Amino acid sequence: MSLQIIVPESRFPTGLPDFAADESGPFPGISPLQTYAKRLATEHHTVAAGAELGSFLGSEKRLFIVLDGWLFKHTILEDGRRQILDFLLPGDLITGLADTGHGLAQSIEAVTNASIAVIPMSAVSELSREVPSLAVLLLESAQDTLNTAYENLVDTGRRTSLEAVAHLLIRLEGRAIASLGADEKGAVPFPLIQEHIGDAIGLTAVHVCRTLRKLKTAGVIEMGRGWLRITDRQQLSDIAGLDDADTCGYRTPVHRMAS
Amino acid sequence: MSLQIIVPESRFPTGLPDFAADESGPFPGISPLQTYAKRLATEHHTVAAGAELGSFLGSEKRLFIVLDGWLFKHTILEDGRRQILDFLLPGDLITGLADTGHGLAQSIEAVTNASIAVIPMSAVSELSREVPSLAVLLLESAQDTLNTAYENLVDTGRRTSLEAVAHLLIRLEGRAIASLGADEKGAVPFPLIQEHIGDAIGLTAVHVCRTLRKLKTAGVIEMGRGWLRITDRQQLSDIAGLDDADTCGYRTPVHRMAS
DNA sequence: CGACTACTTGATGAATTTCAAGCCATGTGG
DNA sequence: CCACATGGCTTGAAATTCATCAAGTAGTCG
Repeated sequence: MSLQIIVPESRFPTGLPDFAADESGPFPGISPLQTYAKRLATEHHTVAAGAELGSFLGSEKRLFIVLDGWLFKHTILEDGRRQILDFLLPGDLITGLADTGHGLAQSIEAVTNASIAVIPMSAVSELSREVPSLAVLLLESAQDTLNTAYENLVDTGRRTSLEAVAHLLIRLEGRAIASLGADEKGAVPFPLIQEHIGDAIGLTAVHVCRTLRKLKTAGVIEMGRGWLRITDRQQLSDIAGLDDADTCGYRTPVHRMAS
Repeated sequence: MSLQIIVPESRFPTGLPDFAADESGPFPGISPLQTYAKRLATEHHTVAAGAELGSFLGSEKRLFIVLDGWLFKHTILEDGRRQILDFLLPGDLITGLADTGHGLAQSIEAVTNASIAVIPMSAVSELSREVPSLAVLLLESAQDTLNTAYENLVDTGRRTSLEAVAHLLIRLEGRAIASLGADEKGAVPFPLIQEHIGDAIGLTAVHVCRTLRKLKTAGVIEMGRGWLRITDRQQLSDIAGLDDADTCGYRTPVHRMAS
């Protein structure tokens, strides 16, 4: 996860069922970066679904913000095995990908058509004089990203496939709600396919299929092309092994906490 | 991983079980934080092997530096399953553990007897006026920590047990050399037991045992109580699936890159 | 319509866990 | 110094989870 900087009045990413969060969603907390994003951005890029964000990520002196669409950070091994490291939703920041000196250790691919804004680091440090809390926001964003990675690690290493899938769905749904909102029936946009889920928690698409089936036939979730609805949140939490107290999956975005 | 703040001149640490950084080692690359560490530190703590660093981690306004000993960050599920998220060696920073509001989501335990220095965040931000690059160093430290988490995730999710163990050993050995040095025979301090390795990459101790045995009988590594020696680095890299170019496991510490 | 992609399901096999027992080094108290 | 307890390592056998292979379905798009 990354800092929820922007909460765009974005409609559902291209191509997928309507789903609009079109009503200019009421977004309570606007972060500094959001406020200045348009002013700071030097470039905007659009990326087609399935395309890689290669070339212009290289330079380390930039900061990227997802404006629209879903993407994911991943590593691919030589024989094609893929590990998804994080998903990126509108409002998320993309920072410092590791550069091993001979190419990036990780890369980013778009799930749906997506658009991202590029902010030069110079503009950020300039702005941070004006808005001192900016550095703190960036650090907290990095912290959120790290915590998400840790959650993924626990899912992948020490949870059963059922627990892991349930936990991942809870977390992604929370982020989708926060970023894009839900429709009147409680469904959220969810453009991931089973292979994405598997690659995020170390399972094959086939096994994800069987696991999702259990959740569906248990009446815990409903999924369709491009959307997800959690019909029995309590049971899903139980399956995921979360404490009751643990709303989890969705920490209040930084910009809301601050205000 | 965390920022390698200290890069002690390598001597093999004192009698393995009890690692003491006794001689005021000459440290080739001195980072700002290291330079000021003693001045800034308000408290020092010692932790017995096996003990948790619970109580004084809670407050978020502190920064911790490992002075001596090995520790690890981990999450424990209700039924006792444990996932190790990162190992901490001398010189590593401990920053921002996630606080879910009802206790920490992660905690830290000492593998060996250990000592850590506590630096109040106020001192850090004060110092960062004096040493402007400090904030950058902290961010880069956070980046290293994230990259380590990602490596662990790939190992756990998408590598076979043999690949994962090999890769983890390469990375840990690199950090051990950087932090503690190797002895004349090329052995590095390695206090982890098989259960630690398993909990880091999602295997049982039994399976780690079998996997290590393959590496040992292949003549690739040697291990004893408290030490590790990589006898065939090339083959180990091959097994781990690393590119030749990829020295991996040990990125040049931040403070050396800068200068 | 045909090609394509994602999903689905069954059958089989491999990787890993679990359970169980024994081993070996270390440390401790009598 | 021995007897004994302990913790970590080792090994085997059985059970389980998950991957792989294969085939078929359904929806989408040109």
